[in-house]
Amino acid sequence: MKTLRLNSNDRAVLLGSRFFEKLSAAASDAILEGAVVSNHEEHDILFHQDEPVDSVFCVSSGLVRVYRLGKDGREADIAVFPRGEIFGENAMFLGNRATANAQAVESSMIARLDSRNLRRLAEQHPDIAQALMELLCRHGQMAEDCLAEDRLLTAPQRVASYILGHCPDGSTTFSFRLPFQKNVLAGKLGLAPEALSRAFSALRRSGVTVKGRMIEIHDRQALERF
Amino acid sequence: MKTLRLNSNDRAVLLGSRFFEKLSAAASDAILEGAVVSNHEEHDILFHQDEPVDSVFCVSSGLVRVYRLGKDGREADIAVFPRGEIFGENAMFLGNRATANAQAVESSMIARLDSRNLRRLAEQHPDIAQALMELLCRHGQMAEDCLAEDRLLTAPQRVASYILGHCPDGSTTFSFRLPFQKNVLAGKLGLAPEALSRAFSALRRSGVTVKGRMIEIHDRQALERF
DNA sequence: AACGTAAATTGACCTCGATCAAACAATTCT
DNA sequence: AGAATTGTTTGATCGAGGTCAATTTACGTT
Repeated sequence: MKTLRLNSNDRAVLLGSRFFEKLSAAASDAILEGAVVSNHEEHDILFHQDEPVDSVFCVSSGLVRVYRLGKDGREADIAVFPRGEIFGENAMFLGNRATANAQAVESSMIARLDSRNLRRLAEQHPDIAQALMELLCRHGQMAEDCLAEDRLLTAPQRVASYILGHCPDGSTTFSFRLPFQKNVLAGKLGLAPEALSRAFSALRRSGVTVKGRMIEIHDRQALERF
Repeated sequence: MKTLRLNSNDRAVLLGSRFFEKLSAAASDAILEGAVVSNHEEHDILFHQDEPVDSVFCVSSGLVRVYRLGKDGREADIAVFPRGEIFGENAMFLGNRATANAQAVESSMIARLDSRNLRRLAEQHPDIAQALMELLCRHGQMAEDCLAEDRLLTAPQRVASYILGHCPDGSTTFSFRLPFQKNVLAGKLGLAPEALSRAFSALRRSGVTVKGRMIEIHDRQALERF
C-alpha cells in the first residue's frame, strides 16, 4: 500500500462530490492542501473503532463500509460510502477517536485530509464550516433513516425502498445495476444475505426482475404499495 | 398554549446544557436573543415530518420524543430529549423541513430559537459554528449507536446497555430512577412495552431489581456479560 | 471454453420479539 | 376511601428473519 499526493483524477472526483460542490476553488484547494491518497485492497481495514484518527477520509475510487463490532464478533454496518463520499469526520469532533471500523469493500483509493487543517479552515471560513455542518447533518440523517427503516419496514419493504431510491421520479418502469455485491447490500440493509435473497424473490411477484446485479422494475406503484 | 419570552429559569436550564457550555456569555445571549418559550401538554405535537420549521428547539422542562411514522401508522422513535437538550436542528440544513415528528411526552416547556438568526451567528462566530458541529455530531452518533445496538443486541442486552449507561464507572452496585415511563423507554429502545417488561424480568436473574421506576443493580459484571 | 473459487439461492429449522388478550398495579379523580 | 383510568406485567400465539447445510449460479483465471 503506497501513499501518494492526489493526482488530477483524485482531485476531480473529490471536487465533484457533494461536500465540495458549494465551496470556492480556493477553499477546496486549501482543504486538499497536503492531502494524500493510498491504495487499499479488498478487505483492508482503514481504521478500527476507538483507535486515534487524525484524518477525514474520502473515497477517490472503490467502496468503503463503516461498521461496528458486537462483542460476539458479529458486525453491524452503519453506512456504505461509494466514490466521492467523505467519511470518518466524526472523529474530528470526538477527541480524534474513531467510533466505528472502516473497511475497503473492494480495491479502493482513499484520500486522507488532515483534520487539524480542516478544523482550522472551518474556523476561518464560514462557508467551509457550513459545508461541514451539512455533511454532518446528511450523515446523521442517513443513520436516522436507516434506524427508522429498520424499525418500521420488513425486509422486502426495505429492499423495495432501496430500489425506489434509485428510480427517477417520473418513470413507472426502469432498470439499474447494483453498485456493489448483494453481500454488501444485505449488510447495508441490516439483513443476512439469505434474507436479501428471499426479499428479492418476494418482490419478483411485484414486477421486480433480478438478473445478477441488474434490477428491473416493471411496476413502480406495486413497489410503492409493498 | 401561551408563548412567552424566556424567564430566568429557562435561561439557566439552556445555558447549563451541553450546547452552550463552551460558548461565551455574549455568544449565548446572541443566540437566545428573540427566543420564545411555550408550554405544551402531554401528547402535543411540536412539529410534523415534512412540515416547514424555522426554529431550533430546546427542552426547558419536560420531555420530547422525536419519531417517524410508517405508512401503516406505526411509530419509530429516533430519539428522546430530556430537559436541556436541543433538537430539530436538522431542518436548518435541509431546507427548513422537518425530517421527523416531535411530540411532548409529558407537559413540557419548549424554547424556540430562530434558525435564521442562529445560522447568521454561526457564520460570524466560529465558536458557535463549532458548537453546532458538535451538536450535529452528537446527534449523528446517537442515531448510529442506536442503529448498531438494534442490529447487534437482543432486547435484554439493549436494556442492560441502557442501565449500564447510567452506572457511574467505579461502582459495582447502584440504583437510579428511570427518567420517564417504561412506555417511553421501550420506544427509545425500539421495543414493544411487553418486550421491555420481559427483558427486565430476564435481567432479574442477573441481579437487577425493578420496583416501579426504581432500578437497582447488584452485580455490574453480570450485566456487562449479558 | 473450461476450470476453480466465490457469491447467491434454496430449504429446514429455530429463536426472538410483535401482537392480542387478560390480569394486575399504580395513579388520578371525585 | 373508592372508582376510574392508565400503565405494566404475564401468558399464548404467530411471523419475520437468523443460522446452518446443500446446491446452484456467476465470475475471474488460465
